[in-house]
Amino acid sequence: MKKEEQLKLENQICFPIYSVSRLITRAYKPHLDKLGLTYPQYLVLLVLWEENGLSVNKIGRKLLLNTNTLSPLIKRMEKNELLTRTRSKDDERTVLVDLTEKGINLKEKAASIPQELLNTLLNEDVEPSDVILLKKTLDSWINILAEDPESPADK
Amino acid sequence: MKKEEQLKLENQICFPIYSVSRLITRAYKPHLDKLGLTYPQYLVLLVLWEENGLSVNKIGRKLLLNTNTLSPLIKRMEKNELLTRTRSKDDERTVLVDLTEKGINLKEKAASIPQELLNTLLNEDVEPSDVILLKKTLDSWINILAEDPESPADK
DNA sequence: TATATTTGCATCGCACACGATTTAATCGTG
DNA sequence: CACGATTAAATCGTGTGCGATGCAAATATA
Repeated sequence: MKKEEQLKLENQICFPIYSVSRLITRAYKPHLDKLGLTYPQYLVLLVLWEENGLSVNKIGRKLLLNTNTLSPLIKRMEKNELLTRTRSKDDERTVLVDLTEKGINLKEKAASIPQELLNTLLNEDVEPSDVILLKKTLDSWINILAEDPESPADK
Repeated sequence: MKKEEQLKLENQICFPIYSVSRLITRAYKPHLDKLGLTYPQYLVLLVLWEENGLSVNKIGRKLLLNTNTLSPLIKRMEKNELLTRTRSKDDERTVLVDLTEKGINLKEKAASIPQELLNTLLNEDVEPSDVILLKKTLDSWINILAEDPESPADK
């Protein structure tokens, strides 16, 4: 590609990823609003619905988010009575996060949300195979980009 | 897919997009720090390097960002002397954004940044065809998700 | 066992995103 | 021309993201 072309917006790979990410959050919003959730809060619930009682650290490792993002976010969720925060008896540094009845019950109401987005796409002639391939590609990029920057021999 | 499976984090398409978007921003950061730019500011420059003197509105339409995000962002860039803001004489409501010498000159220094990310991926055996396909898919999703929600006959 | 290091979480400051609202300029219609 | 509707920016409030820093508990090491 010519040097002049490289900086055109339409030739950037970063921009469509950034935009689609925001557009998906936007598409989810009306559904999440009904449940009183934000998108990152919904992600925390996804994690806890799979395995309840995780530490802040473990939630962060699954979502690739640090505690400086998660701590206040989880506190807001506690205020909304979606979960409880308890210091672990084994290790006083660790905060264990447990869903409340209310948090558990949201699962049923949230179940249809991912399908809604998928339907929007499929209705516009997006091929299911495209979705699968996209996810596969992105997952491999996560593995590359989320690598612990300490581990490789960085000169 | 079984209902139980649908809400597993690993089966979400939204999560990898959200994560990769953040990881790319993170990967760009050290390069952009050298230029004193944030990632959204870099996007504004990409637009203006292609066509200088656009209105806030037009920049927003290209980046899919509203003025409530762009106005303060552009003001910060003005403070950093990357651009100037002038009310249009034709239409006093419109603010025209023009790059300064400093803003124009950053283009050369920024030219290598997208290639850096690409190289990181290619070094990890990502196929160039995957990148192209990914972009193509995401672009089509943008067209679907960014549609003006007023235009369709929404009952 | 005393001390240095590491770890888990929290706090602070800054910069987005974005819904909702405000203000001022322009446009459309009669 | 009058005046309501529309449009372009800006402002406000809330909620992320994240680098930097702080702090206390746990662990490693002398």
